[in-house]
Amino acid sequence: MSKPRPISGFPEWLPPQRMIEQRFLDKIKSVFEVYGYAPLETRAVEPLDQLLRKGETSKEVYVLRRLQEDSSASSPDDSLGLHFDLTVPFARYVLENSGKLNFPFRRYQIQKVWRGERPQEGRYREFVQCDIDVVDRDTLPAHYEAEMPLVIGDALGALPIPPVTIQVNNRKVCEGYYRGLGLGDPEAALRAVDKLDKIGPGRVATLLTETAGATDAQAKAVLALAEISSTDASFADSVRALGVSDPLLDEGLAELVQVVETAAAYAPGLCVADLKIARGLDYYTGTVYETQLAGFERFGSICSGGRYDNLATSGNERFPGVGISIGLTRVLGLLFGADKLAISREVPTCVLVALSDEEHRRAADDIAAALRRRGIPTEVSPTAAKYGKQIRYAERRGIPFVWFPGDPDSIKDIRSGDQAEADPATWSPPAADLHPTIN
RNA sequence: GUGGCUGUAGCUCAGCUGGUAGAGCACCGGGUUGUGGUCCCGGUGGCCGCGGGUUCGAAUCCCGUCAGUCACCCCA
Repeated sequence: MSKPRPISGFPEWLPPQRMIEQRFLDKIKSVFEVYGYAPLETRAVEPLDQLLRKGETSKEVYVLRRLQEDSSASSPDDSLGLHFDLTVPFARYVLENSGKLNFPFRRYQIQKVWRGERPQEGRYREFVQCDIDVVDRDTLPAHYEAEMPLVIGDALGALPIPPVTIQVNNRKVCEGYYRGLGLGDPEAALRAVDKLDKIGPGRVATLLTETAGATDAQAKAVLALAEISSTDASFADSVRALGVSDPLLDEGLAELVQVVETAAAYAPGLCVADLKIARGLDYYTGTVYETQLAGFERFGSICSGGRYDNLATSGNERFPGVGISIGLTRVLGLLFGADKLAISREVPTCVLVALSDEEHRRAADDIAAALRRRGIPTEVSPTAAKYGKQIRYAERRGIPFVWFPGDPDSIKDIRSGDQAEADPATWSPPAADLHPTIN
């Protein structure tokens, strides 16, 4: 049997990294809850036709089947696929449970998702998304679109990561503008504009004429819009100065102004209106969000979302929503890769109780139990090796304290070498040492 | 899914035009007979990603495959 090997795109962290991930998850969850989002988890699979209902994502969906399946029995329609995001399953869940939910419904959902795409740094086939959404019945007030960045700003701002910038745009602005321009294929135009940073205005203009059926003048006008960006409401004036008019454009501008002004009021510097942001997913109908992590811009957005008006609809029931999702695995993968995240020890243990000989293991266990009762993470030395080796056992793992049973007991801080008498019923470590700390 | 680059010890890397492997760090042991980290001495450890092929002989050449990475696609 040869040595097991990793599976491409399915990352597995070491314990220190997992501890960091768990801290992040705890923090994100608490911020989501402080905004009143309710926890939710949906199953990992959805019927394939549900997953493929929107967009051409078919080839990236992992299909589930039993090893001993009668291939003739199941049609493609009722086979199951692993969800590739949390928005589509959530829309399904809302429709299924609409009678039991109170609207507007605010929920957060932190789960793994799967996409069968070619992995590379910061891009995985299995990764964790931390998602918030608000849906309402029939109509969804636009102020929720302004709330999303605030939640994310608080959540990401509370983590020990580089600063982030949330870029916002509104599909109505682009579509209204394109319509006012008389452009043939708005979808294709959006896709072309989305590449502006990567391939530059010249090649975007070419793409626009080739794929979106734009004239040279239209391409120029589309680029003029895409190049507008501001951290305050002034982008709206810049757009109006382009002289294109359309009711949808005005509606979009008003909504985008509200998002940017709200952000500027509560989280200065967090948001920037950036009219080239398009987002690939075609179910977005209003505000769209992307997020850049300072220093890691080339790896793409770490947190994206938008407003969708038609995702959760069934018959004449309609649940428009807005949501945004943190790509936690990407954030971690990038920061781990750049050595920007470290934790003070590789185990939770704060105290190692040394063992003089196996006859005294019971006494050492008693000490450990007393410390644990007071919430101090403690383990007893695995063997009664020489004390030097026991200290080294702690040192290798970053455990800060070694407890020496005796008469009296003593506790040694192996970083400073300080050693003092201690009583397991009363001794406590400095608060900063009780649990591993990040960075 | 398409294409490019890379793959030698736990880590970072040597190994000329093919002659069955080396360094530093890490790890283990001893010096230091039960309180580590320095220093000295010694040692373990690699089917050279994996599988085929060419060859008397392959880490080295060829093909495939897996993994990492980059570009495209798309996206967290």
